Amino acid sequence: MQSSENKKEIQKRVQKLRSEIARLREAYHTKNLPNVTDDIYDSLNKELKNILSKYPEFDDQNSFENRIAGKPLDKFEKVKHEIKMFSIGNVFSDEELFAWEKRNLKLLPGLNSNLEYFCELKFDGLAISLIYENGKFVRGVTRGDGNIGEDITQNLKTIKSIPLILKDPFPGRIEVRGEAIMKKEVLKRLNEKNEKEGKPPFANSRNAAAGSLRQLDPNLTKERRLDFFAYEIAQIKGVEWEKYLEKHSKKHELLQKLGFMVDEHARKVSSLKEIPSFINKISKIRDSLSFGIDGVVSNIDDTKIFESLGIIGKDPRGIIAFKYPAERATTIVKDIKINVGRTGVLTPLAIFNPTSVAGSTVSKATLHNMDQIERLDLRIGDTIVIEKAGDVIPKVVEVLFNMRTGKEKKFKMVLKCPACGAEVEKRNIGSFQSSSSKGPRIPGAPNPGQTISHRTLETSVAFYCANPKCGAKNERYLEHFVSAFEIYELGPKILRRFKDEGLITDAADIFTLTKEDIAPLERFGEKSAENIVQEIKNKRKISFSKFIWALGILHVGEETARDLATNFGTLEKLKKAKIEEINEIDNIGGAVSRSVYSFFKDKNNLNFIEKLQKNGVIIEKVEKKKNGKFNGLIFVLTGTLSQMSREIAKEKIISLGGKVASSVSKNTSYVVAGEEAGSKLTQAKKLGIKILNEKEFLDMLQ
DNA sequence: GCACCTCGAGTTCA
DNA sequence: CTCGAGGTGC
Repeated sequence: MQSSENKKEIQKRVQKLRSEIARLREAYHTKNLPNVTDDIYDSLNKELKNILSKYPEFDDQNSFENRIAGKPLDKFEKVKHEIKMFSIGNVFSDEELFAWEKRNLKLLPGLNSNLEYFCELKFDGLAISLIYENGKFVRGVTRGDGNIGEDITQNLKTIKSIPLILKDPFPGRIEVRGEAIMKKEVLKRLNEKNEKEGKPPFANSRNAAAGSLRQLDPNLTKERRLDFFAYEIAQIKGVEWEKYLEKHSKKHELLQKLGFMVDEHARKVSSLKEIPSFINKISKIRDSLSFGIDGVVSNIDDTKIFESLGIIGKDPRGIIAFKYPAERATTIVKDIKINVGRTGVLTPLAIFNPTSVAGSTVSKATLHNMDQIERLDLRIGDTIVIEKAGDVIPKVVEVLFNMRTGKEKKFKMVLKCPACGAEVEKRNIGSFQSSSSKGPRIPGAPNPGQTISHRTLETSVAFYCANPKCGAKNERYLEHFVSAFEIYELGPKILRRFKDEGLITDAADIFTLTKEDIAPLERFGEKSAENIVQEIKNKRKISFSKFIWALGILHVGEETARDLATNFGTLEKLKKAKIEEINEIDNIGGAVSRSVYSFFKDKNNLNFIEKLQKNGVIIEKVEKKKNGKFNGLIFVLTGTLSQMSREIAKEKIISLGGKVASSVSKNTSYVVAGEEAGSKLTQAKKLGIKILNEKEFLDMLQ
């Protein structure tokens, strides 16, 4: 029996606990607290949890103690980012830093003042995206490959510096990005503990943070005591906060206001010239920081300018990381092996004694090609220096020649494909016999007067397996295909298994797999078979550009596939395209157009496409831009524009639904002529194509 | 013909 | 991430 008196007491205690926890949390946001405080914090939370388990009526879904939500998971859900998570380009010296700005200024001819930058530390951790709805933390996802990450919401809830409720819980939605890290002190304690338990230690904080967040049981993550620094707002909906979004520095201000921990060393500088001294200052205090960093990040502070510069590949032009040199180690090369790629490229791999570098144990590294091996003068048995590029991919830096014993063996490229035994060849570029081919080149004897770039026009550096039926090549193709279709359930191992079991002979067979095909296989059950079949069914629909990419046409990657899709619109038109029409597209030249053209001339390829469609693949129509006032129009740009770069003009035209071609033909709608326009202008006049000067063009954009 | 910028393709470990 | 190679502007 519970008296109402007693209940009141308990309610009071709950309130007291909550306010004390909130106070500690507040203090935590503003400064680093000693570990003792962590323990007090935890014991308060524990008491509160105990009371709430007995008296659920005092529970409050929004309260901060709800740090642990639920049971261990089976696996993490893959989630597509609403806004792609980009990476950041690197520089390693002041010269490169200045070159970076110079490149940007070239793209901003209209700019008439100095660029301001916001500089901050580059945390050594894991990039994370957090979504808040109506002030409440609803989802957290890892960066993954930038497009797709893993939902680790449960684990992120255990991080104290991630607010579950924002300090200003506005009615709307916000996506915050930042870095999950493990402080040095915490890492030290964790490693001491690991050592006692006979587990291998984490060699750096990034690995520790990554490993901790990948725990399926959130209680384990909680023990790891991670932290989170916020540094970016990817989107805000439902509240008028434009002024915070105008500058990167303002975003930081808002993040702090909302209760996030932000980098307190970060500061705005009035010009690029100030950045080197900032980097210097940080280098000096690097070791004394309570967390690991691997460099300094500089953003163009003005969001408009930042965005107008756009993105190259995966890196926005307006942001750059100054990185500290990577850790190095030495090891001995035991062997050189050969990998077979999707296109048949044979890639040599150095196999060496397992060596610990920058946090993980590495036992192999790609050597890219034979030329690289010769450049390094690498032999089997050599002692080499390795590092991890970007702290991830192992790289052979150099050979220590003074360690040679004379027993080292030179490596010779294999004569037969290690996977299928077919002849190995050094293929002509583009895989087509060109009439200008001048026969084999004699190694080590450069033709007089022949330049390096000329040489590469004749034969590629790589060696190839030319067998179209090579098993290894086909496996790599299947992997490429499912990744283009985003069928995540089918990894390399499963694909191989299906192939070995005779369930599939080509990629099109994937779409006719049934539950009954898969379930009887060892280590597959009803449930997993059903998941796979369902996933495949869900992914049958694909955008035209992804479809083109999935075909694996030589020289056609994601970007070129997109260009082809926007220019031709439908598969029928692409199939029928003349080689000249393909070649006309901006950024597509001879090698690519030949490759695309002959792909669609090949009966086998056409049959494969037909089989895909018969088996249920649906190609989505290329979306016509709603406000596409340039729909159906083809532009050709020539000369120099004063207000914007060509690249950016091109992006504008495409965003309005138009196309950009590289040369003038009768299909051209407009030629935009800037200063010093040349032959394209003459051609346009000859064909009677409408010519726009820069002003007329800018007016059309309005 | 050269210099530059992008893109494609292959890649490591936990 | 890295290197090679394609494409384009000067």
